[in-house]
Amino acid sequence: MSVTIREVAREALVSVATVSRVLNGKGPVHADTAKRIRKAAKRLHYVPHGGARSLITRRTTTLGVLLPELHGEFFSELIRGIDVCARRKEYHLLVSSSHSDRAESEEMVRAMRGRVDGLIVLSPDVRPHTLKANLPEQFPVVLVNTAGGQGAFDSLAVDNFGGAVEMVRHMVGLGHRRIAFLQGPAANRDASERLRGYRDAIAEQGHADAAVEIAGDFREESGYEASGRILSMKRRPSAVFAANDSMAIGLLCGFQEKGVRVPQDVAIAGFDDIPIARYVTPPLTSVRVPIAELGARAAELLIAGLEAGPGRRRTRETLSTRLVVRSSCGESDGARSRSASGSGYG
Amino acid sequence: MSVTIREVAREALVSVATVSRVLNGKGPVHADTAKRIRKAAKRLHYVPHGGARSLITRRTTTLGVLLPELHGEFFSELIRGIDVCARRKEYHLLVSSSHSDRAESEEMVRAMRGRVDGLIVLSPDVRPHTLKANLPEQFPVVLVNTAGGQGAFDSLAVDNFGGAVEMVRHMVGLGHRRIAFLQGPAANRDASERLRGYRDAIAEQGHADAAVEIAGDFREESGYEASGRILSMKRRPSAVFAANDSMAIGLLCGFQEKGVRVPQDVAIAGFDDIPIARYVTPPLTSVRVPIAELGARAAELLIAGLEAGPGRRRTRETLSTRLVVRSSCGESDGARSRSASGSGYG
DNA sequence: GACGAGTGTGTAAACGATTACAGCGACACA
DNA sequence: TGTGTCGCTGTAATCGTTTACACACTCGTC
Repeated sequence: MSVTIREVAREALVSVATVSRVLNGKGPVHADTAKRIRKAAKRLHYVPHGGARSLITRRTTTLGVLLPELHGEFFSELIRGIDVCARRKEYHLLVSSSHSDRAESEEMVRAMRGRVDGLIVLSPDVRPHTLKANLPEQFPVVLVNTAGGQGAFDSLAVDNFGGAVEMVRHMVGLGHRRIAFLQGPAANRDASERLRGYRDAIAEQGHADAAVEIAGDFREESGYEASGRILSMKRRPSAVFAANDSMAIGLLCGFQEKGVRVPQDVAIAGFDDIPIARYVTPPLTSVRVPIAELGARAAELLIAGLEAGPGRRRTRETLSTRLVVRSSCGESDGARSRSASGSGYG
Repeated sequence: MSVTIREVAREALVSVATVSRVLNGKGPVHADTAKRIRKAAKRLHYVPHGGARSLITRRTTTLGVLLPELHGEFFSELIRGIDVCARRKEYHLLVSSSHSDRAESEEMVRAMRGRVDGLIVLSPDVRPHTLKANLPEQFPVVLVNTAGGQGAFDSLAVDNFGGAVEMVRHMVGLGHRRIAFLQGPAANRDASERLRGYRDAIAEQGHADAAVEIAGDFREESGYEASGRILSMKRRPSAVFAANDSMAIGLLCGFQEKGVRVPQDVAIAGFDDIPIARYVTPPLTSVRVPIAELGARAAELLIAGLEAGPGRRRTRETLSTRLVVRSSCGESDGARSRSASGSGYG
C-alpha cells in the first residue's frame, strides 16, 4: 500500500542505507547517486514512516499541547503562537483540548506520552504531582499559567500582578481616589494575582480607605450584579477595575441600564483586552495579555529543553502585559482609529 | 530511559506476548496473570510506544487537521468540535494551522502523511489535485468548505445558499420590498453561495427590481464604505443584507455616524453570527453557522471512512444554518435574554 | 608498489510493539 | 490408554527506519 524506503532503494538501484543518507543529508554520497535517489523518491511519492523513524531515533518531532476548556480568541491565538514557532523548528503539534475534569486531563497526559517529545500544559486541573507520576523522568514539560510549577518543570506566566498595578496607577493618574476592584474566582491564579496587584498599587497610594473589594467570578453576569451592589454603597467608588473584561462588560451593561453614565459618572476598566472590548460603548480600557506570544514562548522553551537534553536548569518566565487606554476611564487620546474607538455604535 | 513492554513482561514474569494480549484485551489470558500484568504496567508507568505500535498495526490513531489562517471563534469552535468527536473515538489530533500560501499548505500535507490515518482539510489553498498527488491512493480525506472536492474525497459544507434564502424571506416577511445585498469577495465560495441564495430568494418574490447588489470584500471597512454608497442612491433600499457580520457591523457603524437609525430607517442583517453580533447596538440579526458541528461531523465522516476501509463511497454533506433574529431588522420577539439583546449597551 | 586516507556504498543489527504459530497441560470421551 | 479439544502461554517473525561497521575503490605519498 504505502511506499517504503526499500522500494525507493530498488528504484534507484542502491541500498536502503544510501537512500536514508541522502534523505537525511548525512554521510558522503555521490552527487549523481543522490540525484537519482531524490528523483525516485519523488516519483514514488515516498514519505518516511514517522513511527518507524521515531522508533529508532527516539524522537517524534512532535509537541503535545494540553488545554482546558478554552474559548474564542484566547484559544486560537495561543495555538497560533505555538504553531508558528513549532513549524519554524519543524515540530508537529498534537493537540488535546477542552478537558473539563481532572481525570480526563490525566488520561490525556498518559495518552500523549509515547507520541510526543515534550508537553505544553495549560490545564490548571493537571497537578505537577500527577505529571511527574505519569511521565518518565526528565520528560520535558512547560507549564503555562499554572500555579506552583516551580520545581521540576519550566514554567511561563503572564504578569497579572504588574498589569493590575499599572492599571491602578493609570486610574490614580486620572484623578480617581476611590477605586473598587471586582474580583475573579478565588481559586483562579490569574484572578488572585490581579487582586494582589490591585492591593499593592492601592497601598502604594497611601490612603488605605481607597480599597473596595467586590466579589465576582469572571462571568459577565457577576459583573452585571455587581453594578447594583456598587450603586447601593454609601460611598461610591469613582472607578471600578474588573478582574477581567467579561465582568467589566457586565458592569457597563448594568450601569447603563440604571442610567449611570460611563465614564462621566463612574470609570470602568477590565483585564485581558478581549476583541469585544473595543466594540462596546464606550470602548473599554483594559490590560492586554500577549496570548500569541505566550504560546510562541512556550513552544520555544519546550524545544530548547528538548534539544539541550536532560539535566537542564528549569526556567520560570513572566510575560509582561500592556495597558490599552480607550475611553471607558475618561481618557481621550485623540488618535484612536474608527474601529478601535467604536465611536459609531452608540 | 523509557519503560518498554519487555520490562513489564519481566516484572510480571510472563512473555511480552501475554503483556500485549492483556493490554489490548485480545486472546484468552488467565485472570490472575492479567491482574499481575496490569499491576506491573501501572507500577512501572508503562505506556506503549506509539511509533512501534503504528509500525506493526499500520495505524496511527491520529487525525490530521489542516487549517488556513483562521481567527477567533471559528478556529476554536471548529477544533473543539473535531476534538470532542475524535476523543470519543480515541483518536488523536495533529493540527497544523495558519497556512498563508499554497506551497506551505502542500508542504504540510506531505509532512503529515506518514503520521496520520486521515486528513481533515479546510485550506482552500490546497487543491484536490495536489492532495491526490501527494497522498497515497485511497488515503481518507474530508474536505470542509472547499470548492470542487466532489471527486475522490468526502466533503462537507455549510448551507450558505439556504441560509441566505431564509434571511431574505425573513426580511420580506417583515415587509421589506427593496433589499440590497452587500457582497463578499468574488473568489470566495461562501460569498458566492450566499449571493446565489440572495438572488434566488429575490427572484422568488417576483419583482426583479428589488435586487440591489453592492460590492464588498468581507472586511468591516468595506461595510463602512458601503453605507455612504447606499445613502447616495436615488432609490434607497429599506434593508441591507450583508454577506457577513463584519461588513454588517461596518455598515451599522457608518449609518449611525450619518444619523441614519437602524432598524427604523434601514434594516440590517449579517451572516455567521459571530459573538460580537449580539453585543452591537442594535443587536444584529444574522445566520448562525454551526461551526462546532461542522468540525464534529468532519471528524465523524473521516473516522467512518477509516474504519470502513477503502472502496467506500464518497459522500457530500451540507450542514444547515439557522436564522438568528435580533433587533437590527426591526423584529422584536420579546423573549430575548439580557445579554442576547444587549439592551444595556447603547 | 605498499600504504594510509579519504570517498562512496552495502550489510545487518537495532528500536518496541503485535500476532501467527506452536507447544503444553488438563480434561472429556471412546 | 489413546485422541481430540480447549485454555493459556511462549517463540519468533514482522513492520520501516537509522546507523555502526565493514568493505571496495581511488588517490597521493613515501
